Amino acid sequence: MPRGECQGQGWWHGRFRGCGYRLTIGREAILDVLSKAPGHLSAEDIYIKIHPGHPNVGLTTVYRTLDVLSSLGMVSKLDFGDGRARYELAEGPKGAHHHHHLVCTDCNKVIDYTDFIDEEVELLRETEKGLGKKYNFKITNHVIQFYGLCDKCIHKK
Amino acid sequence: MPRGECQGQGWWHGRFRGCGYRLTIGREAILDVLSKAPGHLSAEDIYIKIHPGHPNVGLTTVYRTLDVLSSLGMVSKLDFGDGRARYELAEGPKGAHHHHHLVCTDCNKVIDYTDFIDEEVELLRETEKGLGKKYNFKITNHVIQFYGLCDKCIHKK
DNA sequence: TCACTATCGAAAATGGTTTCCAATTTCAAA
DNA sequence: TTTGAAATTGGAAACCATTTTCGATAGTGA
Ligand SMILES: [Zn+2]
Ligand SMILES: [Zn+2]
Ligand SMILES: [Zn+2]
Ligand SMILES: [Zn+2]
Repeated sequence: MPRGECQGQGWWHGRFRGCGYRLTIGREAILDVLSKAPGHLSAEDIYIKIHPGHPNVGLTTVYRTLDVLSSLGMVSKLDFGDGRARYELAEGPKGAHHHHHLVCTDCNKVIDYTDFIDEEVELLRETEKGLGKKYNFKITNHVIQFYGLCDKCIHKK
Repeated sequence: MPRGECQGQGWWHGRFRGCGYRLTIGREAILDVLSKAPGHLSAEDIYIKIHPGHPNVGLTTVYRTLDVLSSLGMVSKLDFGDGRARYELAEGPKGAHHHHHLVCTDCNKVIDYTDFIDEEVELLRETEKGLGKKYNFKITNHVIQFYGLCDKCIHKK
């Protein structure tokens, strides 16, 4: 099967092999960290977490693997605007852990929230419906992030 | 008046002076470009646009000025995840240039859409209000992106 | 075994942004 | 005017996350 045309369902081993990729030690370690560590990890975060147990996995491999995982739709690459990308396991909009982000532009604190208010749910539903129809898109996912000042940072200065 | 404590209303000259900043030629040129050029400009875009008329305004000054403008709330710093920040005059979510993204995960086509129906704007406003209250956030910006398959890619395979 | 890839890590390169610094400009007070 | 502290400047250098390069290694199927 040619690369890049594998967007189907499945999990780790099968998902990799079926797409022509090999599930190597390093890649497995990276997936392991992503699945266990909470929150949003940078490439370097992952590298540092892996290093004690796998000192021969380089930062380059972390970047490359995250790229592959991202293209397979297994991880989401997030951008909180602080100049370094964060990664988290993707579970899709209907997955149990789907959440949106609230990011403080001052201290970079990130809040994951899952308890969407009615307006937000309706906003998503209506927008997806309208956009899908207008642009002939089959919408499968979304990223929603609000930026602003957190509790503490509002009262600074 | 000490710096950094001026978030009040006003426009260019008064706004600057009142905050202890000086409205210099370079700064005025930058504001001028921002107010005339459509869309989102990178620091370098601005530098290049200004250079013919103001060859003595350096890229560093552009960055510094954008920083000041940003801290005064006069421009929004946007992050589209391509590694370079974009800037636009702050006009709030209702501003003329604000848009969201519709991204095809198969061919990477990106549609900028700005045609929010009033209802969507309203729901977004309500959502921001609700989130702001719930998490004590002062929300100033947002990134909303929908992913899916475009017209052509739906019918492939 | 034998090619053919995929994958690897280290080092170097990249490129947007920030920092540093010495020179210049501004502007209110003297 | 004159003056001096503070603000501002441009260019160079530094910074730093990420990407590219490259030669070596390991898995794969025949
Ligand atoms: Zn969602
Ligand atoms: Zn904060
Ligand atoms: Zn998250
Ligand atoms: Zn918007």
